[in-house]
Amino acid sequence: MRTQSTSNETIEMYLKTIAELGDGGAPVVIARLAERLGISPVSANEMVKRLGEQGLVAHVRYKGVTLTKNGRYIAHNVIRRQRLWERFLVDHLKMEWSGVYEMACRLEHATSNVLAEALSAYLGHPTTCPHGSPIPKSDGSLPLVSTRPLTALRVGEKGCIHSIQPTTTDVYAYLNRYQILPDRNFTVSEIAPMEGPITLDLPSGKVALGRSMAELVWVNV
Amino acid sequence: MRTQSTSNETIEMYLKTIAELGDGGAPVVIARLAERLGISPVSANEMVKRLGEQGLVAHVRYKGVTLTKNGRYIAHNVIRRQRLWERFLVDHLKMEWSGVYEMACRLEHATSNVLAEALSAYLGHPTTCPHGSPIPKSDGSLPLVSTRPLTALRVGEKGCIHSIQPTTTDVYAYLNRYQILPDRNFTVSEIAPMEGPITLDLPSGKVALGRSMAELVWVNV
DNA sequence: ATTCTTTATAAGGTCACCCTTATCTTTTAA
DNA sequence: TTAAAAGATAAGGGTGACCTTATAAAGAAT
Ligand SMILES: [Mn+2]
Ligand SMILES: [Mn+2]
Ligand SMILES: [Mn+2]
Ligand SMILES: [Mn+2]
Repeated sequence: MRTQSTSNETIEMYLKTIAELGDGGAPVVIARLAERLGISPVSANEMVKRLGEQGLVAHVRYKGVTLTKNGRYIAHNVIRRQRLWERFLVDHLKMEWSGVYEMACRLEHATSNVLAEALSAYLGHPTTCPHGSPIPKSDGSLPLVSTRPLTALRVGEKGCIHSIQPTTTDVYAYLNRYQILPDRNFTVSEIAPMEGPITLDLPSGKVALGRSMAELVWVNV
Repeated sequence: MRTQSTSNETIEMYLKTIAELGDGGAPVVIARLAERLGISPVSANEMVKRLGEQGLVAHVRYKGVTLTKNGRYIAHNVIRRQRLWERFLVDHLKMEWSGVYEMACRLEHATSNVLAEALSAYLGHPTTCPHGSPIPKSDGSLPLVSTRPLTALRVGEKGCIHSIQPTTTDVYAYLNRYQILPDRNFTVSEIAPMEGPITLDLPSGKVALGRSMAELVWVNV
């Protein structure tokens, strides 16, 4: 009989992903979760059931999965570790901004509490990750930022990029290439009809973003 | 049908352990391997078979397992990553010397080549870990150090501690408490009969070590 | 040479986590 | 209001990595 505990990494990735997709506690439909994790909806469904039995999530049919208090605590700790590592990788190791999410996504599961705290201290207790997102505190609290996706703006509005939501390395690389980065100011210069691209006026020039990519860019007006 | 590849962590730990136990390429009997990994010999046997099919190890009945060229390359890279992380944890994060082996043993599997090289550069390309062992180069080469276990010395001999072989946190903590650390000079002041303890004369005082612990302490005379 | 010990392996399981296909159930949009 | 789309789940599988309990084979010690 197998005596080892169930894989931490799997559980942590499910919880973190639920937290990321249901920002602020909105229910996440299993299909979205499966999509993001790159597994079949059936498998995700099974796993959600297991997580439910462990008291980490609650699932309401056709509404979605939400984190329990306990589940959210774990999720936020994972996010904390990831974002601390991202800071280290970017600030100290000078690694590619576009690649650190994935790298930190591996390190986050191999990081104990003691290590996370030492790392945080080493970094000077940073409050945001290189993508602009807040770093949860060690008690699991995460400040709710009031910011909107780029898709919510109208032509002519000026704003400042707050953060880039979690995505894949190639998307990060694209955004980086066109300097769509936290703290950059911009003006919305055009919004094409038929769900067409949104054109931004940045110091570095004009850039057109498709709607789904624009959804990842959170801004302050 | 499951499409994912077999867990990297498991493979890496098997290969690393074989490298550690069969220092310099000596065959490692499956029972020893199982013991160190904390699993049953039967399970280790099955896994060795799988590793053999993947061309990473060769097993000769009743003689032991050896790493293939490919297997050794992976093992040395894992060891490299672990020892680099150990340096970071001790030198930068100021973590407990006795605990870093275990911490780094988790990080080592979550570390890509790119990350390892960046880390090495950040640390100034160190050549030894905090336990005194050499750090393999990125090409997988590992200098064969000519040093002996403490158990090979005779009463009255003077020496210098070269390194502490991989062991558990509690053993590291014990050695640390009595200042049995790399680069410390000592004299063998007594060797009790009947496989009894070996007493060392250190700057910090006299310490008695059991034979199995003394086996872990490698020294230069 | 025989016995004891060590090592290896065959046989039969368990469990987590993934898969596909088929069948509901609910929501949504025409 | 009804059909289509989206979401959930039942049924049946697979694999890796572990387990225990035998049994076989080799090496060591008497
Ligand atoms: Mn991750
Ligand atoms: Mn980030
Ligand atoms: Mn390890
Ligand atoms: Mn070390």
